[in-house]
Amino acid sequence: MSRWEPNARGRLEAAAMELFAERGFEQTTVAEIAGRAGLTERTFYRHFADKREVLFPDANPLGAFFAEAIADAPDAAVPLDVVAAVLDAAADYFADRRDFSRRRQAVVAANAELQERELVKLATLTAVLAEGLRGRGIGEPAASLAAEAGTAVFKVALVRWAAEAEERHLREVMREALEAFRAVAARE
Amino acid sequence: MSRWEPNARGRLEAAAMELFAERGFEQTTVAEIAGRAGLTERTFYRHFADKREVLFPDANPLGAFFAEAIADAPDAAVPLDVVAAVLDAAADYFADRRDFSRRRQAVVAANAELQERELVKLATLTAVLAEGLRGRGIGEPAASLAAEAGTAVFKVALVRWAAEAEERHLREVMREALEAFRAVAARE
DNA sequence: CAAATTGATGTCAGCTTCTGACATCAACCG
DNA sequence: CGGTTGATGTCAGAAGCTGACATCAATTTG
Repeated sequence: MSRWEPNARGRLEAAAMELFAERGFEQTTVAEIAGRAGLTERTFYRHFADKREVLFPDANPLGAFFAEAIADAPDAAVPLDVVAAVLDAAADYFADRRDFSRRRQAVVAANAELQERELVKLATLTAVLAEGLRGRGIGEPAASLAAEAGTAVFKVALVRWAAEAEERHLREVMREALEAFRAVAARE
Repeated sequence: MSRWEPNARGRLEAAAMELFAERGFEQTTVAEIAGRAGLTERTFYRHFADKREVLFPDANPLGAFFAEAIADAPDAAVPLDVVAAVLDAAADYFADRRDFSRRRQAVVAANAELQERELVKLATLTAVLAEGLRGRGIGEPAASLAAEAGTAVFKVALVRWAAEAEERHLREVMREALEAFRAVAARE
C-alpha cells in the first residue's frame, strides 16, 4: 500500500485538460487543477515548471525520439531526405495520439499564451533536428535551414491531419506536405 | 509647457534595455523600470501589455512594413520570388538598426521568456507573409510553407548579420541565406 | 529488526506580475 | 470661464511562482 495515489503527474495532466476544455486556460487556476487531482498547488509546481507546461507532456520524449530518428536515418546526400526520414518516424509516433492531438490543439488554439509555448516546443524540435543534421556533417546555414523546413512541414501536416474528417495516416499527410514544400522552393 | 515629460513610452523602453543589460530580465522588476523612467508600474502597463513587450517595440511597424512590401512586390510566378522581394525590403528596414538589433539579441539570448516572445513576433510575421501570399492567389499549403521558409531565412540572416564583425549590408546576407535555402530544398 | 534515510507531498509566507476602480490635474475646447 | 479629455497616480487584490520547513510511509542500512 503506497502512501499516495499513484501517477500524480498524469492526474494533473488529465485534470488540467478537462478544466481548460471546460472553461478555458485563463479561467482555471493552478489551485483548481491541483484540487481536482487531489493535490496541492505547490505539488503542481514540483511536476511542471509553470502552468502551461502541463499541456505539453510529450515534448521531451518527442525530442528524444527526433534525435534517435535522425541518427537512424539512412544515408542521404540531400539534407531534406534526412528530414523526410525523420518526418516518417514522427508520423508513427503520433499515429495513435490523434484524439489527444486534436483535443490539445483545440485548447491551445483558444489561448495566446499556450500558442506561445507551443512555438517554443517546435523550436526545440527544430534545434534537435539542426543538431542532428550537423552531426551528419551538414554545415551551416544548411543545417538550420533544412531543420526549419522540416519543422514547418511537420507543423502544417499535423494541423491538417488533426483537422481532417477522414482518417488518413499522418505519414501520408506529411509526405504530401513535404512534396508541396519542395514545389514551393523549386526555382520555377 | 506640458504636464509630463514627453515620450514616456520611449523612456520606458530605454530604461528597460539598460536594466535588462545590466542585471538581466528576471532580476529587474517592472517597478524598477518605471522608476528609472520617472513613472509608476501602473503606467508601464498602460504602454505595454506585459513586461516582455517593452523589448519588442518594432514588432507592429515591422508587420505593417511586411504587409506593404508584399503588396508592392513585383509579379512573380514563384512564391519564393515574392518572398525574396519582401526580404529585400525588410533588409532596408533594419539597415540602420544594427546596433539596436545587436544589443537586443544579446538581452534576448540571455532569457528563455524573451526568446519565447521573439518566436511569437516571428510567427506574426510568418502569418502576415502567408496572408499576403494568399492575397496574391497562392493557395494552401503553398502559402504557409513559403511564408515559413521566408521567416526562416529572415531569422538566420538576421542573426548572422548582427554577429558578423564586418559591416555587410543585411540585404546581401539575406540573399545569401535565401540561396542556401534554395540549395537545401533542391531535389539533389 | 530498529534506526537512519529518502522522497513525494503538505503548509506557509512572501515576492512579482498584472488588472480593475477611482482620483488627479494640466491642457484643450466650446 | 466651465466642462471635457487624457495621461498619470494610488490602491487593493487575484493569481503565478518560489523558498523554507514539516510530515511520514517506504526503503535502505547497520
